[in-house]
Amino acid sequence: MTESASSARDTEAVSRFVESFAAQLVEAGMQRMPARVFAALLSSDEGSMTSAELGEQLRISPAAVSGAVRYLAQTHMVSREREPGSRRERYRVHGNQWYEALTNREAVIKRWEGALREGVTSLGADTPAGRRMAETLAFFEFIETEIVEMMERWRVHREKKFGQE
Amino acid sequence: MTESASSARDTEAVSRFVESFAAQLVEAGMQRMPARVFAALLSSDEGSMTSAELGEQLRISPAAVSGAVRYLAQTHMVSREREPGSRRERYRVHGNQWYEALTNREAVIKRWEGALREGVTSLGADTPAGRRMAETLAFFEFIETEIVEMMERWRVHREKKFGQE
DNA sequence: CGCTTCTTTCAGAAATTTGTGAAGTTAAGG
DNA sequence: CCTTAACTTCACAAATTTCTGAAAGAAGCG
Repeated sequence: MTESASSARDTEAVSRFVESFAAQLVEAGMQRMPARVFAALLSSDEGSMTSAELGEQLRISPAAVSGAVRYLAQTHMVSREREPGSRRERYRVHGNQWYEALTNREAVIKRWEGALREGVTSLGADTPAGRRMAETLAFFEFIETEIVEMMERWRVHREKKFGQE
Repeated sequence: MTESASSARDTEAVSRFVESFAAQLVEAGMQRMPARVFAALLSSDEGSMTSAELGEQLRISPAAVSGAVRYLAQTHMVSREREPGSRRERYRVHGNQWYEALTNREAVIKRWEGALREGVTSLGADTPAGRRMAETLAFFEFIETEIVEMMERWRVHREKKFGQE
């Protein structure tokens, strides 16, 4: 109707999607700015944007981009790369691996297990509460190995469906 | 050393555990009060406490207990039961099933899938970004069935290890 | 080397979230 | 019915979080 080629992205629609996807991430516990930045990167065709581009699309300050990106890099959701011949930086989503990071809660699970072990001791292994903790601990240990296997199955499944890219 | 019978709970140690476990829950995204209340319930021998007991142990107002419990009940982490012959209410953790609720992110996953489907449309199924969304969507669909199967395996595993209770 | 362009850090204003006291509501038990 | 024990709701004060502008810090390029 209005725009020219079909290849021109509907900026409005894309932005709506970015915000609604970011909202999901926020609801799942991610901070707002990291969520918005991540959603923007994910919906860019190149899978990467510069700081300036992010600031413009999301209407946020360079400082906000910087903070968000630091968080995302720390959690391995995004990587930073230097644009050759420029002092610009590009932030990139690791194609298909970002959701692996999402399930890669190894460190998180380990901490839970630590807390639970401490719980079994504090409460006494022979008490009802202690037994409840022990069982929960066993659950997390179970989950831990299951997730690894699940991700292996996913990679097989994915390759079949999408090719090895 | 100090206390009498070995059955007397070390209040100090239990409280430390409650707070440290609650801190993990908070880090995982749960609000502070629900996290503390839940941790307290989980480490009680009966697996249940009254509003007054919770308020006393955690040093919080009845209003705070009320708010926390409402949240926990909504998310099926805790159930409320009326104490017969009293107008007290008891809040109870569903023994071994609370962590099932934890993985029962059915609704959450569905919402993600909805957002992603919208994304494929907004971005265009034939664009690089659209394909990235489609693949992510496939991942969530995969996860969804995997989790169900995983929990079935857990129940078998658990019964072997702890008996059917 | 110094200019210029980009990124980061930091203090603080603004917005949001959190927990409380107090008032309101419900229901048991006389 | 009235009293009273318990839970809930609500408005607000306090604490926390979030984002910005401004200044400082790097790094390419002449």
